[in-house]
Amino acid sequence: MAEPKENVLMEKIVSLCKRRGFVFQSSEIYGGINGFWDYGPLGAELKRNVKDLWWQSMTRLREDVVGLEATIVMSPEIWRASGHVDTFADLMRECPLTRKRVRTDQVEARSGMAYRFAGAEVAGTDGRVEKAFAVLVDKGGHPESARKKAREFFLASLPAADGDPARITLLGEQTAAVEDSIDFHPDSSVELGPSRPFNLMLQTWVGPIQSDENVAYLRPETAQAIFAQFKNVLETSRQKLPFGIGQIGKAFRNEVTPRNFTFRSREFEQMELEFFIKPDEVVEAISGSVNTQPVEGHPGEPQADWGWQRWHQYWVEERVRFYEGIGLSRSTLGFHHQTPEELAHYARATTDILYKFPFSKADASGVVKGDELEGIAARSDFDLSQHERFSGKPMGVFDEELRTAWTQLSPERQAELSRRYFEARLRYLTKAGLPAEKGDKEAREDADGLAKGQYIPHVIEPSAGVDRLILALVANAYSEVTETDAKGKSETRVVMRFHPRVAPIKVGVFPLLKNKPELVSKARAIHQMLKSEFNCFYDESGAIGRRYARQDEAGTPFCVTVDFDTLGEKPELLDTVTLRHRDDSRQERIAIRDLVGWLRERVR
RNA sequence: GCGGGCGUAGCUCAAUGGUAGAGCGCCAGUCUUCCAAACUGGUUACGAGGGUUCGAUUCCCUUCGCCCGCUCCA
Repeated sequence: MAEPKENVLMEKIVSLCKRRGFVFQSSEIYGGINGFWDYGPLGAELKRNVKDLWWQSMTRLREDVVGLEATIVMSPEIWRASGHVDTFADLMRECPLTRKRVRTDQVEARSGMAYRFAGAEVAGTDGRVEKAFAVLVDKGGHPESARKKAREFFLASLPAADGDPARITLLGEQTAAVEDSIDFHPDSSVELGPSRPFNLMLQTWVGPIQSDENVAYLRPETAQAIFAQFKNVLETSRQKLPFGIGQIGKAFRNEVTPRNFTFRSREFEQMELEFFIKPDEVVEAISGSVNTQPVEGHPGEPQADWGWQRWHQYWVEERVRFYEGIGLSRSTLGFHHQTPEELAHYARATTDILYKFPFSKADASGVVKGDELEGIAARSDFDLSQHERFSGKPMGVFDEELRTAWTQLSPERQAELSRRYFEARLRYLTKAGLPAEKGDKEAREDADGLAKGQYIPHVIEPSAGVDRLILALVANAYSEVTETDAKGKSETRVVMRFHPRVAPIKVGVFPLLKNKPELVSKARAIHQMLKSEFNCFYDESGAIGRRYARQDEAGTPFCVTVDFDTLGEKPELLDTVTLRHRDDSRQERIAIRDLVGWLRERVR
């Protein structure tokens, strides 16, 4: 089994993170707090580099994406519109048998005969369990159906039964008539467990009074703020569809089980893009057709005739390029295309980009796919539509191109596109729970809007976890080198092979010897010169080899050493330094005046 | 949330119902002309709380944290 080994690797990584100051446990001196982690000096640099690179490549280098920085606490209405409140902030009760949950206030009252059991045993063995379990049997129902469920329930806690319900003897059976009880699961009829709040959102109160009216939530994702501010950004940024809004920020989830170091934390950071596109009907009206030709890999520069599928693929490939650009090669990544059952009801497609972490498990066929770094979801117009309904504010856009194009279409084409748009809107409105008549009317209005150049944008959402990415980069960089020295003493040391772009320290600067003032002052001058542009580390303590080794462990890709040749011992080498490479210990000679340019090329 | 394992220095690991030790690291110094050299000195720990006891790091209870499995995962 490879599992223990992988565990050891993970433990080494956690240990290194602490030892070198990448990641500390939050509140460690008070015993820590589950699911929260701090970044130490090296981790903070690493994380900053990653976020800056994302921001750079997603917003500044593009003309079609702008940024946003919204608050963590927002109107609770946002979370009602997004569905987070309904799904996660209610009192829920769980069926102990099927583990299915129902909202406490939504259990239908039922009547019938309750069959109660005090426990069960496996005759002839010491297998015995005492646990209350009850099932409701409707009038006319067979008692044996209750006993069957009870055996099934106790089976899990009775290994002695060897998986065979027939070997289980039920204990302490009692029956009682029940009237209008809300204690039984509507599907399984099993008596529900205690009512508990299942809050995946962290809560707080806004204002000094801790009342229900003042409850607010720490955002469980950064995305909703983008939707909520969509119109403001549209109106102020001089962008036109298709365009995107990017945001980096903290999010909070009260995870049931934080696990795997920083992978699943309760406070974490996201890098999210909401890229708004025209609905396929609009693309077709403007371009004449929607390009749905499947292509391998990156589909190239965006085109006017791209529908949501192309855009989705485009963003998946853009994101893979990003990961490749910071040292995560395609072979370290995995992909998961969510199945129709996994997809949220409003999503059309979601592709997860995975990284093969040391703790990643093999699936049933023995393949390690990895764990999620990022999900790229095609979310239709669900989010903007929700906010339009909940806020009462229009979320649609006006598209000059569409209005002009529409007049050029034949009446048949107009009718066809209008009908398809109507049907899509109606599907959404029906799912949203609008009465048939009202839904039909609104969908009709939406479809009529096309002729006026109006519609609600669809969205592609690449949503990445910063902390997960940091962990992936750390795991990916981790390597051990075992060397045997001249005396035959072998030693294993750690080399963090970060891509220079993300490395916390870009360059170490050393005088060869510290008791030679000329070397020291020259090295300090070089450090001074470099530090305004690169994160540098000056070190003069101990032997030179030790300093190299320390930088290897911090993942510093390059080190510069000032020696006697720098000072002109060999005249032709005056003002040159040794440049040492982390990954292969290679050394080369480079002129001090070329240093900045040389580094810039490799570190940017 | 349930079950199992684990918590001694920054790290890896000892020992003990009665003063907690080593190696490595780290810091300072001497020395050192390129890969954790040597020497000298220094640094730091029984996760927390309670109980039993003359005395608890050791025994007991509780709690917190970490790891593993199950569960959960918008």
